[in-house]
Amino acid sequence: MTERQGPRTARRYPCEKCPLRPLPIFREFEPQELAFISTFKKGELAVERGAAVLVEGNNSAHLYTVLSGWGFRYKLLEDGRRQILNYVMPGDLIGLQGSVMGEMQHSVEALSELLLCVFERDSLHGLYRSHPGLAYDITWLAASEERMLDENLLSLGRRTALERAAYLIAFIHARASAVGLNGKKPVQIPITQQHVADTLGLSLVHTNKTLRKLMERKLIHWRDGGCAVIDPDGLRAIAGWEGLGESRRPLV
Amino acid sequence: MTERQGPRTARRYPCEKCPLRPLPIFREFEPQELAFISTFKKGELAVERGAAVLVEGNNSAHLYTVLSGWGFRYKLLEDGRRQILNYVMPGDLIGLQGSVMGEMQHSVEALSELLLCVFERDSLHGLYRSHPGLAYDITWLAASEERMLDENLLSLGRRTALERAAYLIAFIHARASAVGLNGKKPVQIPITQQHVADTLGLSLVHTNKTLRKLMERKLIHWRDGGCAVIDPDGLRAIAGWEGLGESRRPLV
DNA sequence: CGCGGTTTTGAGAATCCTCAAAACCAGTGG
DNA sequence: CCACTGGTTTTGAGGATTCTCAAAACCGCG
Repeated sequence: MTERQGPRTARRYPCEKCPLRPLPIFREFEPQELAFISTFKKGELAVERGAAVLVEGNNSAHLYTVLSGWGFRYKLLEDGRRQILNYVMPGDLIGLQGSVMGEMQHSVEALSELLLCVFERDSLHGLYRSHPGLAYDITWLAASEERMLDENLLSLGRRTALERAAYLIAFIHARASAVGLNGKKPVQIPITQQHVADTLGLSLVHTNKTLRKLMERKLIHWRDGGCAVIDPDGLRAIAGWEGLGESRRPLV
Repeated sequence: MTERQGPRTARRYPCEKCPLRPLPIFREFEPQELAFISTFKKGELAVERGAAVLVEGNNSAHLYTVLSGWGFRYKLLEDGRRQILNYVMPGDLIGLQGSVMGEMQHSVEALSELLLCVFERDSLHGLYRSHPGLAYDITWLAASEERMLDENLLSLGRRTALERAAYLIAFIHARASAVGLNGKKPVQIPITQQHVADTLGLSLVHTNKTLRKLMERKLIHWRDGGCAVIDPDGLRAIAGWEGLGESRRPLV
């Protein structure tokens, strides 16, 4: 039950040269906010694929913003049943729950090599005191996570297996596209069918049969140990999902 | 699709005489914070049982803290399938998502007569500027809602029907007890089995059969159009749930 | 007494699960 | 180059869970 504290890499990305911030999805920052964030950031952390970033039960001294890579948040039942709660990708703030409320009540694992900006939990109060705009941004991010969970809950509770799978993949695809994870090529989502099963609340076998239907309808591909989306509109239609709004979001 | 704007009742509970704040579950406030909250509060709103407090798709100008009564948050699919996301009870802040991010993406309905403190969305920025401690509290509340949703998601995805039902009732019971909704008597939860079904993601029929098992084991009663908890420990044991932590929480 | 909302029961059907094994595939070491 | 390994995907089959449809029972209220 010990939190991973991998190599704190050199600071390859000073905030002024943040590769994420120029993306159109992120709201613009005051120079002065940027300067503060730069002092708020304590370093960078690289986490390799499969490793734990945060562990349930721990009292992490840090919170992180994802610079690059993929991960997921999950919870376990005592007998090992796993539920994936959400996926994390560039721009996401992770560990806020633990920072604000104390002990972590979920874990986070890397799906690919993950590069993180490291912040200190104790600095959070200072941020709230000196930069109300950033404090508001953090609340925005928390509310945004809440929205995603609401939609996920709707999915698990009331959508059929096929709708659920379509929703999940369309959702991940939309989020990934919004932060430019595609480059030019179609987004390749680095997950196994076991991950999908643990997200949808289905068994691995039934998940496979469900994904197979999506493949037969030429909505997705499964290849190179991951999922490639062919027809996002088709997926959304099956799920009855509107898609993400196109509002801009903060980046802390 | 119009948001309910019922009678704005006289201010029966000035913040200085808030019936909630003295409860041990809530953290103490600086007198100066209390004074601010008192100006932040714009009035009170009474909503009768069954009425809508907030409606998905609306752009509400207000957010609320529950003074007394019960309600629930939910989302609908186009064809009418309903998923209840969480229940709201005294001390809960509702409408934050909409206030921070824009349009509401879920609805809130009253389960009993509901008395609300009314705040204005536009005042929120001012609060963040002048009272970082309160801003932090609001983030705390958002993180807390996120936690509850995480646990709910785990339940829907990975618990059996019986475990899910036990978890739900134990969870509601724990929250209600924490804010003194019991008085001396056992808590009476004012929900129908249809609400339970829409929370657990089950059909009404199967929900009935599942609840029946909990009744046979003498863990709960169903009476007077609601659920009475007999054996909270027994419910927690079935669900494999630790219970709420006993940390204090903010009240805005 | 009649009404609408809620709870209960029964029964057959659809969905989803578990168990089990095969196929596939990338990486590793001989 | 090939055999071996572990992880992942695929397929089949029987069984458990959960669903829908339908109707009855119950209950507070006008």
